[in-house]
Amino acid sequence: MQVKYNSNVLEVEGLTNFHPEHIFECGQAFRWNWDGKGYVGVVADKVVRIIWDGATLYIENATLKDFDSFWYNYFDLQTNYGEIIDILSKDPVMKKAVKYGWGIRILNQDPWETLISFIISANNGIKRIKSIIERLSYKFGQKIIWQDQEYYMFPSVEALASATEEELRECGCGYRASYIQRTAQLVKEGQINLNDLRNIDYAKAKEHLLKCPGVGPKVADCILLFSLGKRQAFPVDVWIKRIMETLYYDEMKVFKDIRKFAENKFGLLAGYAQQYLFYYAREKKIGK
DNA sequence: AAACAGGAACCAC
DNA sequence: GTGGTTCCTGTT
Repeated sequence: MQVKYNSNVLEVEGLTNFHPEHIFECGQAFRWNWDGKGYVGVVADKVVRIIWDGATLYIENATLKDFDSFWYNYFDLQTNYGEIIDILSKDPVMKKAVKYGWGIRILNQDPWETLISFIISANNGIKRIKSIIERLSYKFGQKIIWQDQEYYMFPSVEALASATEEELRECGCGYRASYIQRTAQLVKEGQINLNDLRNIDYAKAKEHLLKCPGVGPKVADCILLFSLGKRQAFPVDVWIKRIMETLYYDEMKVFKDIRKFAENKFGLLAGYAQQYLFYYAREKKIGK
């Protein structure tokens, strides 16, 4: 891998198993949008555009320092996906899913943003999740100007903790408004320390997350997988349930059984397997 | 325009 | 601990 810098654009060459469309469209992140040239996203306090021409990754509006301190980890570039794919592909079903979703990477996102985003995701589709997050950011986040356009950062803990339920409902959160408000309050008061969760094991970290209103087993697994580096997490939603029933067993009655099955079959790689399966299920509209 | 989609909370048992 | 019902809003 080779990294160059040219007038506020990073150029990264020599990446393998990297495909932005599959990375951004597999349900793990909600603030990346295709604008005709590339994927534009608000990440932390920056707006960047990601362009991929098949050989070089361009990150517009980033420096070499940003790459080392942030983007390298964000795109999970330290992880050898070739090795993971080889192991998963021993399973014939996974072999198909991996082939289909090649280039997926599990992003290492901000735990706070991920926590709130996946509380919103409960009982919701991706399109609506995205629009709610945009409205929240517009209303409670800081404005950023980039290339003469306005963008809004994801709201801070303080901003959402002091928001009223009514204001949150106005953003389309529905009954999740009180969950968001109360969870923000817990984080603000330090009753849950998100950054500490990185350093404790999967099961313990999950226990902590489950104390947040609006966080159940599936949402907790998403937060663990997408922002806390717990790659054994296997979030089970209806899509995963459908595809597992279609591809593996006809009768997996309850979500818990599916999680168990994945734990046994994929072990510490369960989270990677989940992403390939999710993408495969959505694109193939399995069970619909 | 009624039905549907989508996880967690909550209340029985 | 399991099973059934309810919560909200955009889409069909």
